[in-house]
Amino acid sequence: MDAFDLFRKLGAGAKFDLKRFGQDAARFKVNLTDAAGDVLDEKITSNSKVTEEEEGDGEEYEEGGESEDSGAGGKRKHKDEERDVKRKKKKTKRKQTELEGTGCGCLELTGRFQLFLSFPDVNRIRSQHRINVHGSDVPDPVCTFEELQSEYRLNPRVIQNLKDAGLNSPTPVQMQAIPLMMHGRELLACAPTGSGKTLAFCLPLLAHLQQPANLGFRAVIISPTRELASQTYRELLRLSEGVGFRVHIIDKASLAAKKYGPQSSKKYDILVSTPNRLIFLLNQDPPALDLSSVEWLVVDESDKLFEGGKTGFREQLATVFLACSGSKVRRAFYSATCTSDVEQWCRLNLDNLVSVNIGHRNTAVETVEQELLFVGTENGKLVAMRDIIKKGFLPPMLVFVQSIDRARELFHELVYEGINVDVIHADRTQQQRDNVVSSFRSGKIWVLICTALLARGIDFKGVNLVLNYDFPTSAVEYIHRIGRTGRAGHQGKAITFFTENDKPLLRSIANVIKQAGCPVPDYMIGFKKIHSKVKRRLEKRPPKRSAICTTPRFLMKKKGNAPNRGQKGEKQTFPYISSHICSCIIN
DNA sequence: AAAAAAT
Repeated sequence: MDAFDLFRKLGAGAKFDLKRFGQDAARFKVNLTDAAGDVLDEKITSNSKVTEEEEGDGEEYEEGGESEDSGAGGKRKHKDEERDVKRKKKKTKRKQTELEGTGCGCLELTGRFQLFLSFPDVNRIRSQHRINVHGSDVPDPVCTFEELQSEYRLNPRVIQNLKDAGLNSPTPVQMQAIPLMMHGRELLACAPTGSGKTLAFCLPLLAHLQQPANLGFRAVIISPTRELASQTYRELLRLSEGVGFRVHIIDKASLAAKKYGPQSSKKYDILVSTPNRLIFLLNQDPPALDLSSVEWLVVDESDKLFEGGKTGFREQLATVFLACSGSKVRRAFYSATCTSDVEQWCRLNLDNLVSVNIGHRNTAVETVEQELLFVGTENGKLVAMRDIIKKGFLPPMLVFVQSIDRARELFHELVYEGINVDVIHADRTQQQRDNVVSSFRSGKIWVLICTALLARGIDFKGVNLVLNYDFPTSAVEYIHRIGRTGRAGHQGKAITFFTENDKPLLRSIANVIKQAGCPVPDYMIGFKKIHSKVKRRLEKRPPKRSAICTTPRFLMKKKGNAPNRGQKGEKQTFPYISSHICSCIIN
């Protein structure tokens, strides 16, 4: 069974099974042995803390996640003893599993690290920045961008471009992931929202490619949405300004078919795209895209792109992997959240994998002030939303809903409020989507209603408020949504509406909030843990919600005709907006 | 069966 077969098997929804995939597991063990052997020659970075700090796949968001840095410690004092004991037990158990299993073969070698002079320093730097690495022969983190020039021959013009953009020193994920990629190491990097992941893979790509060359695409970046692809593309353009790299994004696959054909594709260096467009081009006869010279394949938002199911991304990703047929191809996976699925796959299929984790996995950033707001019923949401608008808020604000229909409905309710509001979802045209994003970036839109389309990766500068109008369908989705604010160390705020229907997922999200240091009512944490089967069902079928509408039925006779906004009509149309205070709000 | 993803 080769790696691709395995990928297909996993893609079909099969769970990892040591017996079935014994061959691959055996191969993996060989890798491990090699890794352990190398320890003697080179410095190595894992230590016992790594195991203790790892929070597994974060499935339940149950654990307190005690931080070692004192700054965060103060916020996490609401520990009850019982839970503490429970967690310690869990940790011990996990530690044993790790040692017995294939998790890390180097824990017992800690003593040898002392032979290397630089080790204490490197270790201090890593713990200072909450960098946890797992793997063998891990290069030292870099502390300045200048080191990238001196040690990794990054074009000085790129560093100048960084400085011009106001970026003066690398973030933790950049400190560790960049040298790793420069050493050609395949990696799985997990770092919080807004912590500089894009730059963490773009810089090493530019340094690795060195010069523009007519060899065809040598680096490919895959994103789950066009908006994210286009943002990454623009970031790359800005970084490589004056260096001459040919960066490309596939904007229209039909046009691209001509542009990137076998003869002409040699003119490009880096490709950014969503996966299905690549598939479309690869499936042309003859193929309109050649990925055989790809040396780096970056999978951004990797857990999203690993989503299976009939129409999931996983199969598409597999096809792209297969198309990158060159012998030199290296792969890097980045995301703010990581599922055990992705990790298992990476452990089995990537060459001598290194995992980089910044802080605790699958946690929300502490720079977002998070609040849960009970609004009673569906109608309560609209009332509370209008209340927020009426009380005054600092735009820009992002409002997340669960479906395209609900995005449309909410837009129609708010479009007459006298605020600049717009809506974005996958059913709008690309032109509309592009216009909305650029208007929101430039401040012309104050309130943007959106679906999961904008939940991941998108970097709007200075979003002051994220409002979860509809409860997120999972803790992971919650983390990504609220990660649109509080980016790059800035302060942000997130409010999440919930009703009686949202009770099943309340506990896991309350735990995320508590772990990020925000207060949460005790009773929520006390809720019963939901069964993972129920949780999966909720992700696929969120609670049914009644339509977003406050217009009395008698005013809705004319279909498609918006309620009159006239002075007299306004009172009739929205008779209870301005004075009504949501009595249900308890928080 | 949310949303996303080719024309």
